[in-house]
Amino acid sequence: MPVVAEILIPLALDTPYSYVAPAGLDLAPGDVVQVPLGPREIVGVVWGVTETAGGSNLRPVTGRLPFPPLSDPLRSLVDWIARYTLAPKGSALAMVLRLPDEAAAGETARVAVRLTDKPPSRPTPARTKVLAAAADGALRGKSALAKEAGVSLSVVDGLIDDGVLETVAVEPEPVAPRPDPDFPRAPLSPAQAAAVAELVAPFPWDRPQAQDSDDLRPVLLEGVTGSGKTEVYFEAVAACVRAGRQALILMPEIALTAQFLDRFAARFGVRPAAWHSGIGGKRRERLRAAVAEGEALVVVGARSALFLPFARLGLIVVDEEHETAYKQEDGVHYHARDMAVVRGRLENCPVVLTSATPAIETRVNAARGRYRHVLLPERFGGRRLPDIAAIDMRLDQPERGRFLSPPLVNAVKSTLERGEQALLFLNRRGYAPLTLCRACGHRYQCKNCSTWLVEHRFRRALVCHQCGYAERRPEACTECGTFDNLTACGPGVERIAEEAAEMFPDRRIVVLSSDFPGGAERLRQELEAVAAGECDVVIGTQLVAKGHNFPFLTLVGVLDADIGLTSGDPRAAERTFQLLQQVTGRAGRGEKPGRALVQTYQPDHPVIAALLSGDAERFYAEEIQAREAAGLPPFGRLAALIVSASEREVAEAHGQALARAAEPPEGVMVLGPAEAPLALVRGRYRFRLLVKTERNVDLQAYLRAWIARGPKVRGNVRVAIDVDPQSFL
DNA sequence: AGCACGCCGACT
DNA sequence: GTCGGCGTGCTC
Repeated sequence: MPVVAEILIPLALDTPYSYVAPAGLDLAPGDVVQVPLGPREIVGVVWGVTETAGGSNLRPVTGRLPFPPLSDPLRSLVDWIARYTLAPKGSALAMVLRLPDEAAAGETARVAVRLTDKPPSRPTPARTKVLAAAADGALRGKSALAKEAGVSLSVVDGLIDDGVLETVAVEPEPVAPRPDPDFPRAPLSPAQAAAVAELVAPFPWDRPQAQDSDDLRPVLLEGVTGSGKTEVYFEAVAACVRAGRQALILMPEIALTAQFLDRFAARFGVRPAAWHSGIGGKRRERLRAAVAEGEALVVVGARSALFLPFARLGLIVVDEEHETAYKQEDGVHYHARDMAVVRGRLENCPVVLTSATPAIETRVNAARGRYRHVLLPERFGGRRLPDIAAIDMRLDQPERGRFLSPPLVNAVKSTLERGEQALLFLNRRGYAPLTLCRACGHRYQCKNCSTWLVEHRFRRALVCHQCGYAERRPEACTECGTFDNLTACGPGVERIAEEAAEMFPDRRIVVLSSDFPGGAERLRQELEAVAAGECDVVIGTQLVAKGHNFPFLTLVGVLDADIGLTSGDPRAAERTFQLLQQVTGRAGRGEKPGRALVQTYQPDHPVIAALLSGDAERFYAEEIQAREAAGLPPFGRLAALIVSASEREVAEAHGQALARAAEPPEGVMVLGPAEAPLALVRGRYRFRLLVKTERNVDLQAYLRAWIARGPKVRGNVRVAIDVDPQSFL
């Protein structure tokens, strides 16, 4: 009887397609195959195999491809994610597969050279330098040799043509050197050692049949900034590697720094294999293969690393688990931290979530015993957390048109006089968040989105922070024509830099924000320079709150702690608390103790009060209570239907029609589209219809039914579903 | 995701 | 009269 294979194809298709297996080709679920689809050939994965009498009308599978088959847990993950996120199964598969993209691109043949016996036919000064550098006869890369000799590559090439140097093909640099779990390391503090013991003891790597055991619960490893969480989970990684299993460390892309890779190298002797959006081409494929063969023992990666085909996954660490960067907001909408927990369950391996400021839902999971909770309550090395004090802006007003209050200015002054570093934190890029005309009151607004345009004085432009739309800052008001009468309202980091330059002349001041001139690479260099102490006053947005460690920083001034508290986002309080706790925690991580001053108009606000008292417990308890009362996550559930189209009118019309079709049942509330501001995202207009449900409502089923009732979704209009992080286990 | 088919405006 | 723009639908 003919064998029919169900093949899942990595396109936006929800069901596998059926093909016949040609005689002599044994197919099993997970096999990577090539199949015809319409006029072309495409890669797919066998999702099921049946023997039937029929199937003669089906097209045959072209053949099996030489890739390791997708494991059972990985296929289950695809099914699970598709079901949970309501994405087509094929789209979920695409995240796992992303096969030979442009495998040939980025392929740089590595060629080493060494001296032959032949003298150069025409010696030149540049050639002599190269010969001197290569005199020891060792193998060197072409560009390394050129650099060492201080000449350009063409000189080396010329010597190769001349026969003075010979080329030797070298093995490409290994993608995944073996970390040594027993590499000599700095001793742990007693608190760290205790946390390691508590963390690792229940992990059942040597008891592979310990299924469903309590020991496989995810663990929340919570410790204040500077408590040394990283060293603690490194020990879990070491134990995992010793047990012969692979470990995955997930981090927000921004935190994946050279500083971190070096810290890993200090513990394990080599840098870990790193997986992020920047790694491409051949190297990407080699690393994927090394992971699939179980050779790459430790991978550190951004969220997409979660879909790598590990052969023997033994541990997943999610660093900074509260980070919003773990949430993917286009294509398949998912939260990598939660999918890590799911993958851990499917792979039967432990998952460690670490944070100094855990997300509420993670706290709740820990409090209810779904997750284990390991605490690291003190800073490492006897260092103290910074003292935090408020500056009540109603009492200590800055001068007119200024934003730094006198007590903060004085604190910065004395910090600088002691030769220490100060950070002024303001979570607002640009010069001023609003521009208006003094004559007619016109406010400059984005023509695509419902947001004000932000003035960027350095670029002489008004910019939308939603969609990136920018226009030249006009000389005369575009509404009433009055010349030179526009006024900047409120501060951004650029404006603070201007003020700081006046207050602290002769000091080295740097502004760090995601739109740093010169791009991400220059920004990275600048961050390292700050860490090395090559700057006195740092003015930064939230980007300085994470990632880099600044050992000379002893004072953090928070300029407008109240930003974000009024945003209407149900997570505003939580987000603000996390951000402020992280940024104030930057102070005093080096030799000298630190302190933080927080400018606020509402010192009694629960978030600010909790920050000042250091009583995170109380904040979480109150916030959890408030959410329970409001039926918000993690007690109810929150999701959004995201409607998008390339034309504004189309998106709006479709969204309205969908909103009318909502018919929410008991326990479900649909908000919007009035509450859902329109935004232009990557060339498409989109808005969100927020859905709030009570506990125990089957959100997925409701959303499916809603979409089915609504207007037919046609090509240009797309509906995506964004199910928020939940305590779903 | 591609690719074809079909319906509308603007060119030799 | 045809060329070609994109919106729409289909691929086992």
